[in-house]
Amino acid sequence: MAKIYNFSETEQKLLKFWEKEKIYKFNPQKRGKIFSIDTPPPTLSGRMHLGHFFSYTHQDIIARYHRMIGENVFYLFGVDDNGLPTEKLVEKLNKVRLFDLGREEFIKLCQKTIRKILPEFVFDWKRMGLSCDFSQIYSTISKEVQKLSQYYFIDLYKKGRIYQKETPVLFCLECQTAIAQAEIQEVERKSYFVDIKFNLKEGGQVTISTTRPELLPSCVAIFVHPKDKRYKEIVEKTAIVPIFGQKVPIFADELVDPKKGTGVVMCCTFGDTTDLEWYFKHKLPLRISITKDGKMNELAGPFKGLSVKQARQSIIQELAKKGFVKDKKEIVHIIKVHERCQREIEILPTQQWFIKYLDLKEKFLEQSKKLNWYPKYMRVRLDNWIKGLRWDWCISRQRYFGIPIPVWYCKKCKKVILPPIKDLPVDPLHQKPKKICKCGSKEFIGEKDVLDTWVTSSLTPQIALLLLKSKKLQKKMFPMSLRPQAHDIINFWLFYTLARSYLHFKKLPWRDIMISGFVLDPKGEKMSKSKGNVVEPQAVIEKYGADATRYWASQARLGEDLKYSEDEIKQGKRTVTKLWNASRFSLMHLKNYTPKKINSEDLEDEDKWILTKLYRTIKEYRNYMDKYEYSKAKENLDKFFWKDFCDNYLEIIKPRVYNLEDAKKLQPAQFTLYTLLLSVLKLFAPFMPFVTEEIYQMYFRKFEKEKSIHLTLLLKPDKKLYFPKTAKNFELAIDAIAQIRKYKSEHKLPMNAEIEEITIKTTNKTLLQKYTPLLQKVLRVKIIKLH
RNA sequence: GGGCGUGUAGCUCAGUGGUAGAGCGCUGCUCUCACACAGCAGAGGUCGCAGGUUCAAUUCCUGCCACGCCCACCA
Repeated sequence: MAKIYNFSETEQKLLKFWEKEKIYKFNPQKRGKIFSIDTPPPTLSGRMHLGHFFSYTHQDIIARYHRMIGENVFYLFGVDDNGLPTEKLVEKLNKVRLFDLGREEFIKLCQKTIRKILPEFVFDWKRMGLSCDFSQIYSTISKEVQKLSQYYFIDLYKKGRIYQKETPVLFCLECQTAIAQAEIQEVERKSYFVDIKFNLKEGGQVTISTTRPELLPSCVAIFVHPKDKRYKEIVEKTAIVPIFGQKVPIFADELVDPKKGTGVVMCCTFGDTTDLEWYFKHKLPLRISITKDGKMNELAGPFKGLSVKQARQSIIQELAKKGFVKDKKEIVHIIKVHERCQREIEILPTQQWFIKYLDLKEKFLEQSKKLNWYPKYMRVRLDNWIKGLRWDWCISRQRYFGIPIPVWYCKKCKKVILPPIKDLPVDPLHQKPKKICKCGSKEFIGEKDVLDTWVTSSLTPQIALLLLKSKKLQKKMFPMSLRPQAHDIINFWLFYTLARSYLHFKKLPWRDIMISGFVLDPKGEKMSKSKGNVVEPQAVIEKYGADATRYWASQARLGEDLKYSEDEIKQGKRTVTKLWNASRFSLMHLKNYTPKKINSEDLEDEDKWILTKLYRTIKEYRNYMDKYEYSKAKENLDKFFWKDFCDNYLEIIKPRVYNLEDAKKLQPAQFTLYTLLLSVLKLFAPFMPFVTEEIYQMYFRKFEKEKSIHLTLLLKPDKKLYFPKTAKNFELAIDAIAQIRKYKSEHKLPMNAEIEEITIKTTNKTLLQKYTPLLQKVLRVKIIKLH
């Protein structure tokens, strides 16, 4: 056994070994309880980051643990290559613009690019030691998944849960698409803050402040703050919009900021999202004055045909000419733009598809309650989200790259036509329905919208189970055992999956949910490229090894954020080294040993003591792991390994294994050593899969029947190796050892220095008497007096 | 602004209704035949702040402050 453990070489070697031997391949025929994991498919954009490494380590520890308690672990890997991030990546890698290529070409390019970069992308996940079955990686844009996603769309359609509605959405005039909130960027722009006088129908005036005077034709109401004394009088009165003349009501609403401008604001359909909120809340009329081409429409009267920007200038001029402008100052303010084209976002009513689920809030809350939450308190976050839902789920996106909504419209009767299930997946833009419409028409218009990526992501349990092929097994394995994920997407991925599962099956998607925290930089701030505080896991792995990095990741309590700490990774590396060295020592003395059972009477008290400690460690370890408390399991194990096993037990048995005078005492020591080391390796295996496997292969493999430590079973706490009374007595000896060590330390003596005489304090002289010969031998003391 | 969480030794974190623990770092000693990437020992904390409950609070309750995440808002 080499003196120094070469983690880099070993880890690379074992990755190949695991792959070649198919150690983690799921075998549906295998007996035993199935433990299935709904693994998060990482987004295919850029490389694995430290946050990934962190939460995937947590899942993997759990997966490995369940494998080692004899369960049949179904742990797949997938990539989310559907949607905006992939679009962007493909544009960047190929130096093309989506709009120049057109939809069909672009989708082709996406698929080609994905195939090319996937192996490299997945490698990082393999490298960190994930025990996923990598033989089948699913992709959320694959044909199979498109089919599945469209199938469930049709299922909901048939259940009457899908409808179309014209509704205001965030819209980019440049890209001609509705966009999601996540696609918004906030930038500083110069603009004018204009105070405009409105006449009141009842007489008098009120002055509003706005940055968007061009929306005057869209003005539908005026708002003031309910507690603003200046305007108490005018609430409920009616204002007349300058130039355009429409009469609008004046309301009071909490959302108004009295300190901003004049404290009076006009509400237009739609200037911003507040307008949108008021539109719904106060059931205001719709007055759209901007067309989808970004021009003013007939509502703008003389300004019709002008661009938004031109109209702003002209209207300000006109207002000024007529004396309505009270004040105008240049300001720099933050506005929302579409991040890819930097164009200001408008809110326009467009035809969109929705999943109706607002009526199911109570049901969703019930489902949330039925889930086993780890940690428990995370449930509140989902519940608050569900309680706060105000709109149905808008599932249509005007994007190019995505799963098409499988729908045609009859050109003549406008009826919605669905494809038969067997024809899925379909792309309605490039395919036609096979039958003519009931009205007799042969002409159809294909839906050009695609599904929101969450529509597909919310089906990951079904996507994963799809790879099983067997319908029977798919049914048996749903709900799945566990969904592991981080807390930032409780409101999205977790919620949508739960909702879909209820909508389709009235079932929970999984039994347990485990929530990981976040990785922060050493100062406790979020890592981001712009801050320049990003730590790349690949570099850390190269420097310290995957085992050491996993060790760091596993010290975060469940759900809790963890600061990146290089020191903690070094601690992981130390543990790897310590395991290596403790094994070198142990194996040196196990050279001629063949494992066999032993009579407990032959065991020495120190053997019984350490075996009892092992028994307790395993028990606590399993208790914690069953509750997903991997960090506590590891902490306990660490303490046992360093303190009890290395610092005490290995030191105590040195006289027995080195001085072979008393051969009778050797074998029990070897038995204990074998049991201990193997157990410790197994217990560490979920955390540090590489070094434990390497040591297993070097020695234990020839005695144990499994070809990998990761296929072995964890020891169950063995009553036959549990001696609580002896263990308790032996603690007296451990305490005495500490006293002798302290004496040597205080007298500046080496630990192996021989001492003549020492007095030891103890609570039980009679019992300790029994151990004095042992203490004399281990710590080289001639006379021990007890006090 | 709302929700959730966190605030314990210089650092990273455990922990408990009865006045605190680990690892790193620091100091001293020891290169002892697995390991100096080690061992042994030592110093170091009014357990975020302010109230309250209690014989007793770091631990329970209330308020505040700081930080993180999510949500809302920014005419």
